[in-house]
Amino acid sequence: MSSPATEPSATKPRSGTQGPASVLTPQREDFPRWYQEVLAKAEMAENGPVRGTIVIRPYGYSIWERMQENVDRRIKQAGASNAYFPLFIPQSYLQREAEHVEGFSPELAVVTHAGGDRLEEPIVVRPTSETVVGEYMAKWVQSYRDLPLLLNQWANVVRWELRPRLFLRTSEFLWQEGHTAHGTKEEAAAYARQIHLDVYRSFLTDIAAIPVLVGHKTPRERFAGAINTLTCEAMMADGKALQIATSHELGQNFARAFGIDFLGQDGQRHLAWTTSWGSSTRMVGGLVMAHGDDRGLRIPPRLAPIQVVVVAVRNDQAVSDAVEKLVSALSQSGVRAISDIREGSFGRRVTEWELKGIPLRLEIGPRDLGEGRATIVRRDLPADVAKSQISLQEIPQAVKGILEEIQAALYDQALARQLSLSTQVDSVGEAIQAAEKGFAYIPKNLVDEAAEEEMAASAVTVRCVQRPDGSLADSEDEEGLVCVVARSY
RNA sequence: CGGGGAGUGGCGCAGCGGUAGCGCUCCUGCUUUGGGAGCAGGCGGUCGGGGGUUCGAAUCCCCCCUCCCCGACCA
Repeated sequence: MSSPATEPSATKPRSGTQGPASVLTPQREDFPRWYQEVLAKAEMAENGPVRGTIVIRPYGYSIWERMQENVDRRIKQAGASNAYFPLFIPQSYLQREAEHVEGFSPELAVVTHAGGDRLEEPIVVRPTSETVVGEYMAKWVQSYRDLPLLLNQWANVVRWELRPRLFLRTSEFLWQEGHTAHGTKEEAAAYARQIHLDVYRSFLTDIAAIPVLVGHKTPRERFAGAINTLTCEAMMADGKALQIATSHELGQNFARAFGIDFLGQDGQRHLAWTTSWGSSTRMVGGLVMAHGDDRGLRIPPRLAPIQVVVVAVRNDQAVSDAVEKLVSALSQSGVRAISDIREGSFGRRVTEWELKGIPLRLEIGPRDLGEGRATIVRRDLPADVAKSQISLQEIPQAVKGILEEIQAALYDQALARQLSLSTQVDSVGEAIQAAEKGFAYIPKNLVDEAAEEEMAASAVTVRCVQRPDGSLADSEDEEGLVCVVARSY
């Protein structure tokens, strides 16, 4: 927060009939504050009673549900099946994989008492489920015929966070975690890659309209216990990076620790190769920070729980009837539309829909009605150019096309920003400098462990390693790769 | 855990020895409704907790708790 002298007029509505009232602290002024305010005012989420916990409100949850639905469908298309494993994990399981425990122990919540007594063996509240799943995979995998074993679960996990932020880092969060076992290293690697590209990248770009960088993590940034980690990184409106989804090759580390082995066609026992991959409610935070502007959220139409709101400008019977008629026509053509015929000032209601980021707003008042038209307002455009008129008859067929234009516009705007805040550099010092504003691209051969250390001292990290053309390398060891370096959430 | 702040109605704040106030929100009524409406009335707080000083504590002192910001870890 700033000094107490300059106090917030930010929450105070401005009167007058022109210019967008500033309902939020402008992003450029104080981005973290903008983020908190927009989540509160758009009724997305708030803090829970225990530090680091989150209460996801119905509107926020409806966005998460849309994400879940789409990601879940893609996961199933990739051949995995949903299952459910327990929240409570024996502490000894975690300890079986050395790097895994080491990585997670600082953030574990451990149950030491239950049923009124001290427990013989402490129980860990799952921070992730590789260990329990490994235990059961070992049981279920006997023969090469049992492979690949492709599992996914939707669950909550707990990682005790020192510096929580709504959606981005909370001590408890919701996610999807996939766990698979394969007969060969190549097959495991290919599957992790498939999930990464066909589920995560394609969901993020095609549905969430968030341009993402895909690449490998450096050993330093890898998942605890993995031999390779793939990441989707996106740039937020303030130029910082957010890791939105990751996919891991676990090699045979967990197979060895949990005895996941199988009898091959050759009659010999072989250790399986496993993968894991996840995406979480962090995506909601990423969506907010990638698309939001000074007037509030902007939800891309393909994802939006509400694509169109039809607002009655006046509380008037003829107008209300026209609004409802239009909403049902839209609904029938497969558009997610709602009406707003509430009492209360027009300005207030409109502001609420803008805060919530509804992609398209139709306004009908007596004047419009008299001329057989409606006012149409796009949320992706600046306020002064967002409005136009459209005849009532045209609306149902026109809307779908406009929604697709908005979808594309949001992606394009996010991509344009990412490109404008990205810099090619050829020294670590320049990379640190450039990361103040956005992403720095630096040849990988200039980034050794000492360089990573140096960058870390300035709160800058290698977000991912990729080919110069942005494509995903076959391996982290490929020649000529570049590191994308940035500050991150 | 180190370094800085702050805890007063739902939210944001003022008050800093004399018994709690403002703005927004909320409720009621009327007038309104084309970008967060106006007027009138009203609900709501044992001032984070505990101890102490004092005739008297939100205000001063001590202890504790919590939250926020900046650093080391993370989807």
